[in-house]
Amino acid sequence: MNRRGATIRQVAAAAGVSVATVSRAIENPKIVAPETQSRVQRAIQELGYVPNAQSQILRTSRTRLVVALVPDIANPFFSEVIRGIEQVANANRYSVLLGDTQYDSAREQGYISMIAARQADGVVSLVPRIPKELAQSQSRFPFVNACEYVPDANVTSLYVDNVAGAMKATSHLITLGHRRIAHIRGPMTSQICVDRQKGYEQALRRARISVNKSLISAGDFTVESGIRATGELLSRGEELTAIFCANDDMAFGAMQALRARKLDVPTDVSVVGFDDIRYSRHFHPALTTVAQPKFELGRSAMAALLEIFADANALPYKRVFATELVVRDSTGPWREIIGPKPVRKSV
Amino acid sequence: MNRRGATIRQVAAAAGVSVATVSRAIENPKIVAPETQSRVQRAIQELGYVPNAQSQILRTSRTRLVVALVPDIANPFFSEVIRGIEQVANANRYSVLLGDTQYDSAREQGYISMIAARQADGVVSLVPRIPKELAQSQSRFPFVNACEYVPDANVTSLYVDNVAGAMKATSHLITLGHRRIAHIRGPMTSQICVDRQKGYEQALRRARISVNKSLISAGDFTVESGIRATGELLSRGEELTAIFCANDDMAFGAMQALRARKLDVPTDVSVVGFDDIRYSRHFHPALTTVAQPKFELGRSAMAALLEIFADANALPYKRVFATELVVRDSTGPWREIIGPKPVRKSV
DNA sequence: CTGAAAGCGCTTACAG
DNA sequence: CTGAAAGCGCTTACAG
Repeated sequence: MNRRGATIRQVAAAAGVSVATVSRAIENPKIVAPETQSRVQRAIQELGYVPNAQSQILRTSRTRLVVALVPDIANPFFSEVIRGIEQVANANRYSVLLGDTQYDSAREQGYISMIAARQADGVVSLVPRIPKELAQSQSRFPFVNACEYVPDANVTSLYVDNVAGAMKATSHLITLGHRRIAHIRGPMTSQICVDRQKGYEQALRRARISVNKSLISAGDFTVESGIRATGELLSRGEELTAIFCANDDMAFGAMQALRARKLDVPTDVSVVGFDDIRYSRHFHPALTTVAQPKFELGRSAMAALLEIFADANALPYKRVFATELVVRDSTGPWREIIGPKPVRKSV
Repeated sequence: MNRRGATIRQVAAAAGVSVATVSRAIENPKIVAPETQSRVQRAIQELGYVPNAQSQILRTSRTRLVVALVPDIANPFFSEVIRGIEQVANANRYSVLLGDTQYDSAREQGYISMIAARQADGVVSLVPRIPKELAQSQSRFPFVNACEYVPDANVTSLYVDNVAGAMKATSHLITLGHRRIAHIRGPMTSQICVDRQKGYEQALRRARISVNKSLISAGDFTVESGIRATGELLSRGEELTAIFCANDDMAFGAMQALRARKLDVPTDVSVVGFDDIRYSRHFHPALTTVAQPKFELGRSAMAALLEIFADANALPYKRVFATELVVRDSTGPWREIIGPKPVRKSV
């Protein structure tokens, strides 16, 4: 039964009052007589009473629990966003339940169903997909999308201007004199990757450099995929002097693959990432990348969810944050090559 | 009230049976007549009924929620352990609530109190401290310590043989010919750091190299602290040709600090880490480190918690896993120096 | 300021 | 195989 802890009934008996009075003494101390209050407090102390949250929830139907849906908990990018979420959640007496979906929709669904079972009040999703439940208006629940977004979905979403961020990265390379700039993109199921590629192409066109599809290769956000994509790029025989990667992990992979082929970064090839995770500044060479306001994104997302809790009819909105290009050591000027071109068919 | 979803009562009415029958049809289908079963199922479908988890919990007093106490969610080492925890939790229909304590005991206490409020069934703690509640036998709750442990605590703990791991790392350096081996240790509030330092000293003594306290510097597990500690070490004017760091992040910091002083790794100084987080193989140079079975540690810890759920009187035990030295590119043979010693007072 | 009572939505002996 | 009823531990109108 109730192995640990006393119940409100026992406290009431010990204090010689009704359970109603105990409940009031805890929730709304001002409305009980001071003398009663102290009797109740003493009983609480003696019995080590802690209210059973489940019972409170059942009565009030608020779990004070929020689920954070994260595609990959092992990516430090998300850790920082989560920290932001936790900070404002805790400040508002909410706890966050972390769901690592590993980009798998079944695991995603498992966590979403906790909402249906009323085990959590709402969700902050960092995943590029909207749960189907949100489509049916009768089963709507408090939901906020952060970092990722779905273009036509009518849900509050907070993310960065990915097109502009990618343009900054690419323009930086162009300014350095690069013309043959490759792109390692992320999965196209993620709108932000579509946007980043768009920004890349836009910057190229603006500089009157034609977009060459052979200079674009696909990854899936992992370091390993960055290694593979770079290998592909090089084996296609296209010359390239710079690579813009859709995230930092893939940029690490690109640098590793380049190094394995005795190509120096940035002397032979410049590399730019996206996200600015905490290892980027420590890598060698330190990575030039497009920084997202990770912590702030998390904070704002949780704040948005809180707003929805406060007003279920609040209108969904999109909030777009700016990025910042952080120039470090992985990018350098394009240099006139004496002798062989930096990268050729048979590297 | 109950904005979303139907209640068991509505399902019962729709199916023309009692709520008891609906409950049975869901929990234990075999004991209801097939025809009744299908009527109930149809009603459930039509109403989109999902049982209210809170009510079930209140009745059964099992939340099917477990809290994982993590000191620093942004450290990829923990991400992998968490993955292991989540995997076996989910396989057993448990969800995990992630508590990022940031090495802060107040935040730790906040999550522990969820247990007292019966909002979770137990905790897997990755933190080097035992909650005070566990001392008082009356308020004991299911608790497992993983990765870290407290020597005299009578709680089930799963961790790696840190002394042996540190000895492997240090002996590896000794075998390469190094004699002046420094150590960057972690916080002494963590027993595993005490153990790692012990292993370092033991390996030294075994090789008849005396332990020199000036070759030991303190960090706090962060990359930044690794940079600082290395700076200190170098400014002390002690010669050194290798550094064993108590974790990978500090090793990254050490490499960065060395590089900033134009010291090559491993030509001038060899560096070894501990943990083998997923970035270690991708760093340049790839880090030699002591690998922990992170995923397995998480899996086993959750399994241990499940055992405690099954039998509250199960006896606590300690389970120690082996480590594996992974030799990569950050360590190399000590070389006879022509001219100046590798590191001198005034570098 | 306080108490008796209803009820949140389930599960589960107890009868039949 | 099924139903009526108690009860998990709270909160909160409703009276007084």
